[in-house]
Amino acid sequence: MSESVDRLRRYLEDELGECRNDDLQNRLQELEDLEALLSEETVSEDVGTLAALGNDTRYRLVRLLVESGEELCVCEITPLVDVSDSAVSHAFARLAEAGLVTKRKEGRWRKYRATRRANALLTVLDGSR
Amino acid sequence: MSESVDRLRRYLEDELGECRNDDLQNRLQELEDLEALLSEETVSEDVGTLAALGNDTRYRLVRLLVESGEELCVCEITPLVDVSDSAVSHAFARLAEAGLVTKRKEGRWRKYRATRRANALLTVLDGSR
DNA sequence: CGCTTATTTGAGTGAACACACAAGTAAGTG
DNA sequence: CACTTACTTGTGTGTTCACTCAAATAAGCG
Repeated sequence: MSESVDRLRRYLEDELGECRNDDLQNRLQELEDLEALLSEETVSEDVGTLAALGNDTRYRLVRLLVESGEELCVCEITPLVDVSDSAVSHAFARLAEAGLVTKRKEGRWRKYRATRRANALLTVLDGSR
Repeated sequence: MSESVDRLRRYLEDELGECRNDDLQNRLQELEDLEALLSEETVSEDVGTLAALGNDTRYRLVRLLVESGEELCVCEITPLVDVSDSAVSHAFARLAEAGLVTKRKEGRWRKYRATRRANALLTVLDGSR
């Protein structure tokens, strides 16, 4: 730790031409404030969401739901991705857990729909490419 | 494959009360069109981006850069995450590869900055929580 | 009820990951 | 030009994944 503070001091000396102890303390405080913005809960929720979408199969499922703009039956989606029924089911379970899709039972059929969050994410991916 | 078409036919019979062959062909075409929107390249680029951000360490690095709004030196960021220098370096390499950060050398220091895409993604995560 | 079908759940397994440690590179310094 | 410093790169390794197959659940039907 104090080793990394040494490195930071040398960096500030480079940047400022000199480096009083005040400068170092200031920068340390600024960086600490920055870190404080990262709440443990936010991080794990966001990372969970991103990791859920960051897989070929799951991304495709969500993309299909978003493009269709409606609820789709598992039986309609499965033929569009190249994995087993079981894999599709596992994938949807994880997506639901991450809040990217919602599930509804209708008789013997199960239907999934993309959430607002899923729509927002794909939209921003499209828009920043 | 024809097995899943059978399932789809039964589904449509449920939905429509009946199901002529035309209905089935129509729906099959609609679903095929939906699938066609998924270009192989788009999928792998987006999935790469999402998977890169979907890791605790890498997410934190990007979040710090985005919050700071400026270029930061590796030496400033490393003390804020709880892994080795080496891990930070590996993480930045992957983020750069995914187009989420850019790198600049300045003498013996290396500085990273979040890209527009990184900013957009974190913004939408914040806004859809 | 017993049978079929739609989907889920529970292993098991090969592959991909994330990180630490050690060695390498490149810039700056005396 | 040796020496330090600021990273980066290569490699080994325990861990997490993603998927498949098999078994379980659950709804609809005769």
